[in-house]
Amino acid sequence: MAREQESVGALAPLAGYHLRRAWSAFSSDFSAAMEGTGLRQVPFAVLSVVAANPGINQGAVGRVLGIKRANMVSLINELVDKGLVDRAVDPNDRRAFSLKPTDGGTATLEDAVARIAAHEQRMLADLSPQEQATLLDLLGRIERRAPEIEEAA
Amino acid sequence: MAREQESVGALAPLAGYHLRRAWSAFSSDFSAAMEGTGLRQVPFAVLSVVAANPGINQGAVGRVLGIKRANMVSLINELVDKGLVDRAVDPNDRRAFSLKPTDGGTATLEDAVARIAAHEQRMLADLSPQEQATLLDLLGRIERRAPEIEEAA
DNA sequence: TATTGTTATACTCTATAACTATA
DNA sequence: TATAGTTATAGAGTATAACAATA
Repeated sequence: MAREQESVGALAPLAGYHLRRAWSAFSSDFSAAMEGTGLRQVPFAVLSVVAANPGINQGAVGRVLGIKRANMVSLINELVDKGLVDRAVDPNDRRAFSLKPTDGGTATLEDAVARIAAHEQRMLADLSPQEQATLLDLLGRIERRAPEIEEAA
Repeated sequence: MAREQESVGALAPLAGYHLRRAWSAFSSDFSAAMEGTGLRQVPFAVLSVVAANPGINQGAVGRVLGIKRANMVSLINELVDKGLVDRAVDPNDRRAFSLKPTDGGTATLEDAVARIAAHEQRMLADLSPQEQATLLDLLGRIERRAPEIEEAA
């Protein structure tokens, strides 16, 4: 007897539901792609932002990525402990740390970017380049509706 | 002095990154939309699947939604305790529970669906109906690349 | 032997509140 | 008074392993 196909009911037409499922699929394959590097999703994102903005401080990284200050602490500690990020007191503002990638961090980022390029190709294999561009455009227009991060007054 | 705009670096062209940010924006607004109902994202999804497939059991709900058996237990307990789902031993298979929505569960689901419709309209306000359909199509084609759930042998 | 549901447990991610040191 | 970073902590969400009852 053939397996009956269950319906997802009210979820079927919801963009939010499909966004979640698509993201979840990406997420699993991302982890597989990064296996052995010791870099997870969020630390990779932090390293990307630090590399693109040398001298940036923790709070700014958090605001760019939607991560709270309190949660940045252990993320940066982790990257510093792994020798991927250099943390130094900012001479212009001694409360803040100035962050920049180490040489090892730059190399690790390059390796990660190559792995992730392959991962993205896998996940988007059914979409034409035109459709991939459309997807980025549509997602970008949704993202802009996100609330700003950080403790509101 | 104008605030310098930080770059996200290597993240900028990644569909996975934008998927995550878009989902995150949806997620926050979903929580706000459901405020006061006591229904969160995953329990709502479970209730939707139970309502669409009366008599379904826990394991099947989990497989449809990508939730592990072990994690279904407290989800179903929660919905039963709230009086939204009815759980009875399946007479055809006494290992399994047959799940169906209570009258209260059906009413709660209807209320939730209305709130979520408004939430989706908010989040997709910048997209034409045509673009919304395109988004669902593209996400659906990504979702299909997700691995099947449950303890692989 | 396989499957349904269960318990116990652990790890990641995210959230809040209160603190310090500098500005 | 506001901001950068910190600590402690709590709640979701998700993962594994081992077990009982039933198929």
